[in-house]
Amino acid sequence: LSSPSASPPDLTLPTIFMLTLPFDEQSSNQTSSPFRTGWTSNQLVKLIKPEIDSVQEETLESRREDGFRDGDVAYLKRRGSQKKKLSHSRLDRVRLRRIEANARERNRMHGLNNALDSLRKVVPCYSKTQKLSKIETLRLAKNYIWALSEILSTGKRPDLFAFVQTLCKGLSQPTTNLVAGCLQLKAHSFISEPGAESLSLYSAYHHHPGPEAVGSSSAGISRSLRPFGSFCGPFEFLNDSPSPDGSSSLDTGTLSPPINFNRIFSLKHEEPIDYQSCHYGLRYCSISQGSSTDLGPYDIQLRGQFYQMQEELNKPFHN
DNA sequence: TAGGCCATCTGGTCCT
DNA sequence: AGGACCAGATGGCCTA
Repeated sequence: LSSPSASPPDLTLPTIFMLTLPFDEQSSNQTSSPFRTGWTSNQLVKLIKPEIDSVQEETLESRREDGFRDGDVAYLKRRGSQKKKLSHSRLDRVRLRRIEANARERNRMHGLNNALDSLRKVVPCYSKTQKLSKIETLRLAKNYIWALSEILSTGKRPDLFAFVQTLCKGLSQPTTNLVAGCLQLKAHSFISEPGAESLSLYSAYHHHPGPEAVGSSSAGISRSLRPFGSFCGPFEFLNDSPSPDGSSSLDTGTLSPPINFNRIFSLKHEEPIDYQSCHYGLRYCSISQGSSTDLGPYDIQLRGQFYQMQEELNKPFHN
């Protein structure tokens, strides 16, 4: 193709390549380059194949004129090709649609990845250099939501160790180590008790006797490893509420947060809250004055405490 | 070198 | 007809 002597097919390749590249990455993104191996070995051949077919078509057509009849292998082959030839313009349209569909699919996946990047930034342990994998990001996000919901449900300062344990449920060992590592960066600011041992979260989580034991055994392990003594513990009720990993993984889980919106926001309200005002989740709930769904002072205070706690908990991770 | 992760292509299905 | 979504296939890159 790069040979100067090679005559370009009717469909100019540069045009096709430009179509297949994301609009904003047409010249810079190496991974989207049409010259990656997949393209040269597969797509390019496929793009050119119709041209080859066209040449074969002409050859077979001339052979037919030379006396090939129905039933001849060559003619059958020709008939097959003829079917394509009959819809040659349609074939071109199909090819073009396929190329456009590929571009759309690529953009769609880019959008999905962008959303995933956004998610990475709001879960603990965000790092530009060491990105969490997609699946680990989703798992961590699930655990994070669950853990924060637990905090909301109790309104108590959480046990940090249990908090991190909850975050690490179902995560791979490297990610667990990463989370623990993030924690230990500033562990001294949280672990006030002298002589606190290094966290062995993975072993704490991945060697306990199974999901059904999350309530008892896991919490037991948690207690046995806990460096905080009897310091508060919203996660104490791991004993009587399903853990984020009660289903063992994101893939199979039917997990829902441990409490619902009503329980969170109806402390002073008998009426359900306006869900629309929480369209983007807790972080983005607007507290609009004068609305019929105004939160009472207690709610605001609780929420303020929650944000404060959340901020504090996230410090070691986001740093 | 095997395995994990990822990007991309592709064909099928569903919906508008 | 065409777009969105999905899952399988494929190959590249990276790391233990």
